[in-house]
Amino acid sequence: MTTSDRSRGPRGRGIPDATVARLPVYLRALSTLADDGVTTVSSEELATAAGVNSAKLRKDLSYLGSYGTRGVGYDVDYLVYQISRELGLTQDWPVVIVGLGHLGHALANYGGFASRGFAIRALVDADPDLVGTEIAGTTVSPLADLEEQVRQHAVAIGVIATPAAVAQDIADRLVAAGVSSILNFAPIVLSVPSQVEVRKVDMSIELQILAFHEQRKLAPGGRVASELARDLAEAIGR
Amino acid sequence: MTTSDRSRGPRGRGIPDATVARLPVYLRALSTLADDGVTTVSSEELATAAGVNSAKLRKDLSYLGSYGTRGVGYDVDYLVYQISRELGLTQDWPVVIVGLGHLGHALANYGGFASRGFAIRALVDADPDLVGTEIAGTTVSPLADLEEQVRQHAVAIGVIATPAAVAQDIADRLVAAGVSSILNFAPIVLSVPSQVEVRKVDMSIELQILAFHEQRKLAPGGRVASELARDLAEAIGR
DNA sequence: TAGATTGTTAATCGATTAACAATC
DNA sequence: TAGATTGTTAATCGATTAACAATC
Repeated sequence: MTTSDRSRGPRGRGIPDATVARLPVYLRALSTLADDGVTTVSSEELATAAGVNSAKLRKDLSYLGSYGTRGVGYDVDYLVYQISRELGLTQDWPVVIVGLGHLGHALANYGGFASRGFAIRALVDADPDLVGTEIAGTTVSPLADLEEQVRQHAVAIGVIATPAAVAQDIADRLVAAGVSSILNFAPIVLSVPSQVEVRKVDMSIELQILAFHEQRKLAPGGRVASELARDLAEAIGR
Repeated sequence: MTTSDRSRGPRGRGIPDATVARLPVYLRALSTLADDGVTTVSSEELATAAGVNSAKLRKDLSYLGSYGTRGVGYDVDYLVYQISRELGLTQDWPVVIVGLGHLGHALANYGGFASRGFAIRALVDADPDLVGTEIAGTTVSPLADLEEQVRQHAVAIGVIATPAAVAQDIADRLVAAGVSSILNFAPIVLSVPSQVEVRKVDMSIELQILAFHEQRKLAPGGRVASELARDLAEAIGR
């Protein structure tokens, strides 16, 4: 992971990476509750909605401060605000999407971004047929204008939805233009300076992890034939 | 995480979740090396290509067995085979994709699936205009045929690329029809029986994690104004 | 043999969890 | 006050890492 450590601030405060990764999940569950008119929620209820256990939820929230009331629970709106503030979602983050194939299209049209403080300010693609067209209200710029678009809109977060072959080049250009966070959908390991944060979304990897567990389910005792064979080989001294 | 523990097999063997999640990354790096004609690789080289350190790589590989040669390194093809086998990629996994908006389209057309032993056998969508059309060589079936498609093709892995509002219903139907692994792109926490494995891909969550780190970079010493204010409030006794 | 590199050990670090005192 | 629920402690568990003996 390319994430910073937690030794920040006085008294060693700082939020663990595992906690940061769960805050958006809590935020979504809280938003749903708020939409349903719920004003107060217990750690038990919120944990269930978020798919974690309540001890973990309370520990996670304790890193942000003491925002609950003993015997009562948490005020939904107040907690939404505190988590949003901690995640930096009370300000707008200008985003550029590079690559507008089906995936880029899906990202550009995804409503979940705008509602969370992410503003898609620029779309960039290499295909002349796409340049000039409008996607979700934004005109597609040519690849040559990448740096200009980043600077003009003060883009901090770049999304790479290009083929793998050009992803590293795009990353280099994004970083050179001033982008310091990258969300990478291309199936390659990007090389970037250490101060640049990269997160990867890789559907193929997720499927392979599922296949591993799926395979385990097939054999009796959760063990596959190949594994039994290896044990046997070892038992007889290889 | 909805993953199984590692107490499998004799002598407590079993591969840690963190290792399983990295095996596909190693596999991809090895495939690239193989394509470049490289036949042998050291843990140091492979680790660099995969974006991890070599100690972690060697520890990870040691869970599979002793497939390297001291003083020499690892045979690329042999390691590709061993990792593929461990991940269950030496067999074909029939997949159904439910929901064929831009994202579903992107998934259906993604070449990275087929090349890794995943065979998209069925496409399902609720939109009558899409039903009957062909995407990446497969005809789209109506939602009503979901169960029939799953059974007919012996689908083990279901991909949900629908709007959040219907995702839980789709998950229920997939499970009832016999699917035991789900890759969920809808932004909700799915509720499924414990024997069903669910993995989630959530772009909005990834962006929010980036925003958190981005925000930290803005303030001097990595601390944002709101945090400084809280420290101050605590220092003076709240 | 000398040099190189694996596989494993052991120490450290970070995350999870149960339990319960604090307190509304 | 009595009941409920938080925030925190401490134990446990799992993951990472450096170091090096084993061995090609």
